[in-house]
Amino acid sequence: MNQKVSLLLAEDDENLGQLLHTFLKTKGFEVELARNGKIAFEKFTASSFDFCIFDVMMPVMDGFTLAKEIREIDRKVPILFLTAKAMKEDKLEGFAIGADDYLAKPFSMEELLARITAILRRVEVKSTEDAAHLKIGKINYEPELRLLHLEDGTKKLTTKENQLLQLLVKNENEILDRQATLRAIWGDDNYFNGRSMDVYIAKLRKLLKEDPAIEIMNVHGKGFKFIVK
Amino acid sequence: MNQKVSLLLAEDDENLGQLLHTFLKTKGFEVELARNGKIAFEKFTASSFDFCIFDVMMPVMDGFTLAKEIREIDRKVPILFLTAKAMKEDKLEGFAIGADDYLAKPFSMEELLARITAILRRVEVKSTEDAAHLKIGKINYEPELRLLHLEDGTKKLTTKENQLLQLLVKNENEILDRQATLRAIWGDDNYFNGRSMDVYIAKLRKLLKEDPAIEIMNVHGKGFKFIVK
DNA sequence: TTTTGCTGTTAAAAAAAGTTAAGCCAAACG
DNA sequence: CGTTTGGCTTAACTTTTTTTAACAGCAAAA
Repeated sequence: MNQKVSLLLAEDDENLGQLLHTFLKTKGFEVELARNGKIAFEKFTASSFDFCIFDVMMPVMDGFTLAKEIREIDRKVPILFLTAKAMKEDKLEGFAIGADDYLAKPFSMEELLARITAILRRVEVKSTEDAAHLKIGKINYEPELRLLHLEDGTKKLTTKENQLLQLLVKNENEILDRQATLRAIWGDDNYFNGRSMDVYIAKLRKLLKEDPAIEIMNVHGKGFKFIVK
Repeated sequence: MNQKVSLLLAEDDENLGQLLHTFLKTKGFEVELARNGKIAFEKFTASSFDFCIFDVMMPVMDGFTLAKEIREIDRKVPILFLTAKAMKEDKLEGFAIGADDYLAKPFSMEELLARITAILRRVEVKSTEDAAHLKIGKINYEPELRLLHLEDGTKKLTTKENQLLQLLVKNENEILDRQATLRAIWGDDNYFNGRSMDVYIAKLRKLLKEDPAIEIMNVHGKGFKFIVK
């Protein structure tokens, strides 16, 4: 994930509010806490959010009213309701307003997180496609198509060659940890896979040597470092 | 909505199964009822669905295993679990598999409907793709009728050719897992079926080579990836 | 310096996949 | 009924990709 998901949390209970705030922040969300619906609405209009969690019963402005107001200006933002009353009519009203989920208290933090994640998975499809065209030194490289455009024609990389080169390029000028790479590509960092990786490093060096500015440097006992001078 | 939403319901309890079946049909869904996970999986591979509702505890194959199998060949289809046990770990396992919702028995029909609707609102933006007419690159493809419209006439695909092409197309730009595909189409991932599948991959490549933008790429040891450049 | 453990490199072996053709079986046809 | 046909599997052979082996070189530790 390139950017933190921003989350608007409306909850009047100080204790629960703080608890949720802290929990969700440790889970990597950018959380804004509002003590009632009115404040929440103001915060929403001031800067919009990726996700909403609203308590239903709140002073000044309740969660349903808040959600209705927000739905008028944002038809899409996911809304999850929290509520003490598990009453059927309430739930249905929540969904009718356009809720994505409805969680009855008491609930576990993990379940809340799981439900947020499930909804975001659906929404977050719009995320950026990773660049199809890269340039390393003078050489053009299309990781998606596993193509390396060399002076003497285009070389179609094998699965492993491509995975390794992608990791190296992505970590340009940084040490690519040996064990971590093995686990990422080979699934296991045993001795033989390590030797296999060394063989692939040799292959890549041979392929890339047409541009002398490119170097795959070994960092003894640590890993490899991809450098373009 | 021009086309009914097709729904796969896996539930071993005859009473509840029938009840849900009837209810959902009156609500305008096209419902297929399976009495256990194995039957459900077969139905899913035979003709795919827009939405899945699985009971967790079922004989022969439970809902989680079923969902895992389906997730391997369809990363997107929404899955909602029904369960008698409201245990936390179970819920989390369900969400981890890629569930969209998790509803504990007993539940009200209206709540189920509300939750299905809430999820479909997110998904259905792109569900136009189950149109009988697809376009892959320049080539027109009608999976329902098993027709591939090529420059030199229309080719009627065989059952296996069609099943495989459908899976490839549905998972465009993603790796279609070899074992999972074999289980989905051949029912068993033994060596010989694997060789059979390779023969079909060759056939499809030959058929599709009139559009050079189309590629069925092999990912060594993993599966195949369908790409349209 | 010597030893030990990593890494570089090339070649051989093994495993996976590509391709073509032959074999088998069931449904359709005469 | 025997024959043909179409669809699928199995076989055989080839090529590609990956792993393992073998040996040489080099860096860090002893």
